[in-house]
Amino acid sequence: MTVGDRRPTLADVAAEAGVSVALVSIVMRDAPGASAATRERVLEVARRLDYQPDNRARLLRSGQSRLLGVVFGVQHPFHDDLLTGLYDAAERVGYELALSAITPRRDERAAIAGLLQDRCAALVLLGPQIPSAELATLAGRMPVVAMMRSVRQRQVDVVRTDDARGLHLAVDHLVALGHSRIAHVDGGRHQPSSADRQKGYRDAMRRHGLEACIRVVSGGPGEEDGARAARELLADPPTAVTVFNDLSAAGLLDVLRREHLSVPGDVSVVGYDDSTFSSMAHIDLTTVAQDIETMTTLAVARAVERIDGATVAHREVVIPPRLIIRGTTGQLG
Amino acid sequence: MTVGDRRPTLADVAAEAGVSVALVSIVMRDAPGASAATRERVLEVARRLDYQPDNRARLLRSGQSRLLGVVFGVQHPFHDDLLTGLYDAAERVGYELALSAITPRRDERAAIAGLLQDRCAALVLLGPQIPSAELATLAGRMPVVAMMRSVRQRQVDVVRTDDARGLHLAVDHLVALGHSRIAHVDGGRHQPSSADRQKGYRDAMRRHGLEACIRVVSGGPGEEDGARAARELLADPPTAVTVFNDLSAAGLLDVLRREHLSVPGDVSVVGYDDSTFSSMAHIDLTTVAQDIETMTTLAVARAVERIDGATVAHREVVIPPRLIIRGTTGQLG
DNA sequence: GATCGACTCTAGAACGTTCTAGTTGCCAGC
DNA sequence: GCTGGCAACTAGAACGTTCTAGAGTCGATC
Repeated sequence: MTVGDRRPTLADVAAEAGVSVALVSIVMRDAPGASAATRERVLEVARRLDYQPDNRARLLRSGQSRLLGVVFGVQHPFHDDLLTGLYDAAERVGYELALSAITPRRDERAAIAGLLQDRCAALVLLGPQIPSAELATLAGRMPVVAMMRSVRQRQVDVVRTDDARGLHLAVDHLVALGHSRIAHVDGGRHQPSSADRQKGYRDAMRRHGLEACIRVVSGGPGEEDGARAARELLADPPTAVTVFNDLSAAGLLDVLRREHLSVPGDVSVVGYDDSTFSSMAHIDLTTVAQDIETMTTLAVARAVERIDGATVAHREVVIPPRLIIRGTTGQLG
Repeated sequence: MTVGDRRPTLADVAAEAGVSVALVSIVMRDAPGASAATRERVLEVARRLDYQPDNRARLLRSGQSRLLGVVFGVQHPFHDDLLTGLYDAAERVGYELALSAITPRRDERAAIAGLLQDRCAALVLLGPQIPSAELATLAGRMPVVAMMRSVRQRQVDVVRTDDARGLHLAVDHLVALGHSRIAHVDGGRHQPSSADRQKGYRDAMRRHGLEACIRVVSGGPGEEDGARAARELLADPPTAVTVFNDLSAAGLLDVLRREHLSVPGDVSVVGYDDSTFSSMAHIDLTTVAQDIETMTTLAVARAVERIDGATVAHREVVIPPRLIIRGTTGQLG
C-alpha cells in the first residue's frame, strides 16, 4: 500500500482519509482540535500507509528543535554511562538527543560542527578538551553545558563532580585504615580534572597533618601511564596510592602484582571513575564514583532552562562523589 | 553582527550581499553558476554574519539525505571501534552519520524509531537483536545493513566476520601447541553469533579428529558467565578453553587464577573480539580479532549502493578474522 | 429567531533550503 | 544588425511539516 516509491506524507494520509492535511497534522501531534471519530480514522489510515512523520520538516517549521546535541568520546566507558543517563533525562523533559562522536580521526571541533548544522537547541559536551575561549564563543551562539570540566568563562554552564572532594574521600578512607605514606599518581596536563584531583589529594594530606608524606608521581590517563608510575614508586613503595583514574590504576596494579607486592596487603590502591571494568573480579578496585544520574539530570535541566531563556542563578553545579570500597584497600600492616 | 535574535539564513546573507537567495545557495554549495568575484563577496558576508546552513531545510528540499543511521549499544567497547570505522568510511563517500544508542532503558526498537523520523537514507545496525522478521519489514522500507550477525531474510544486507572461521583459528592454534582436551564456553541463546562460534569450535575439533574431546559449557556474554563456566570446568579441567568473548574469558581467567591454576601453564585460554581491555597487561588475552576497517568500509559501501539503487550481487559479506596471540596460550605440558 | 460559544475542520502562509525555468547582458559569427 | 550561445544571475515553486485565521455546524441562551 505504498504511494509510488516515496514514503507517505501527511498529504497522502489526508487524501486517503478524506480530510485536510492540517487535520492529520493535528491528529499526529495528538493536539486538541479533532473529534474522537476522525482521530481514530486518521490514525488507522496512517497505520495502514505506514506513515512516519518527517522530523526535518517538523523541526524546520516549528522553529524550536527540542533537540539536544551531545558530544561524546568513543572508548570512554564513562561517557557511555553518561549517555545512558542523558537519554533518560532528555526523555523525561520531552527532548531528543543528537549524538556526535569524537574518534581518533574526528576531533572535537568536527563533532561540534556536525551538530551545529542540525540546529540543536543546546550543546552538552562531555569532558571537552577545546580551549575555554572557544567554548565561550560557542556559548555566545547557543546554550552550552560542559560536563566533567570546569570552565572559567561565564557564558558556559558547568556540571561536574567535586573532584577535590573525591580525593578527600579517598585519602580519608586510607588514613582511617592506618595509612600515612600515601602517594598520588597524577593524570597529566591534558586531562581537565587532573589538577583538581591532585589539589584534593594535597589538601586532604595536609588536613591530616601528613604534609611531609605528600608524594605526587606524574602519570596520565592510560594503563601504560599507571604502569610507568608504579615502576617509579617501586624504588620506595608507599603503603597506599591514589590514582588519577581507574585505567591508570589497573596498569599500576598489574606492575605491583608482578613484582609480588600484595594488594592490599603491602599496598592499597584507590582509582577514580568506577569504570565498568573496575568491578571486574580481577581488578575489584576501590574507586571514587561520580553520581551519573544527578549529573545528567542537572545537565539536561540546565540546558533546557537556557533554551527557555530562564536566567540561571549559578552557572556551575558541583556534585559530590562517593567512595566505592572494594578489594584493593585494606588495613595497614 | 547578528540579525535580530535568530540565526542568520540565506536570505540574510543575500540581503547583506545584495544578491538573490538562489545565488547564495549556489555559492554555499560550491555549485557552478557564480562568478569568482561574487563568490568571494558572498563568502565574506557569510563569514561575517557567521552563517551556518540549516541541514534540516537543506535535506528536506533536496530529498536525498546523505545520512546513514547507525544503531549501536552503549557499553560495547567493540561498537565504539566500529563507530570509529564507520565515521571514516562515511566521510570518504560524502555521507554523514546519525547515531542512536541502545541503553539499558532504551531498547533497539526505540533507537531505530528515532532514526526513522530523521529520514536516514539507510540503516546500519550493530549486532541487532530484534527478530529477523522485523529486520525484514524494516528492510522493505529502506536499505538495512546488519553487522556482526547473520540474517536469513534476503532483503537485509549483512556484513559480518566469519565467526566459525575465528574458532577454527583458535582451535588450530591450540592444537598446534599440543592441546587436545579443548573445551568451549558458549555465549548463550541471546547472542546472535553464539551458534556460529560454537559450530566453528565443533567443526574444528572434528577436523582434528578430536570429536571425542568436544566439550561445550554453557556460558554467556558477561564476566560472571565466564566465571560460572570456569567453576563448572574446575571439576575436570581441560588443558585449553575457547571462550565466546573476551569479557567472559576475563571472568574465567580470574576464577582459574584464584584456584591457583596457572595460565597458560595449566590452562590456555582464547577469547574473542580483541576488546580494548584484552590487551591490558593484567589480562594479556590471546583472542580473535575482527577486521574493523574492512567491515565498516564494506557496510557503508553496501548501504550506499542500495541507496543508489544498485542491484547487489551477494547480500552477505563475510570477512575473515585473525588470531591475536598474546600471553594466555602456551605449549602444552 | 438572532447571537453566542464550542467544537470540528480547512485554506493558505510560513520555515530555510534547493531546483527549475527563466531573464538579463555580452560577445562572436554571419 | 540580427541571431545564437554562454555566463551570471533571479523569481518563484517546491519539500513536508506546523501555525494562524477563519469557516462551518450545532445546540444553548437571550
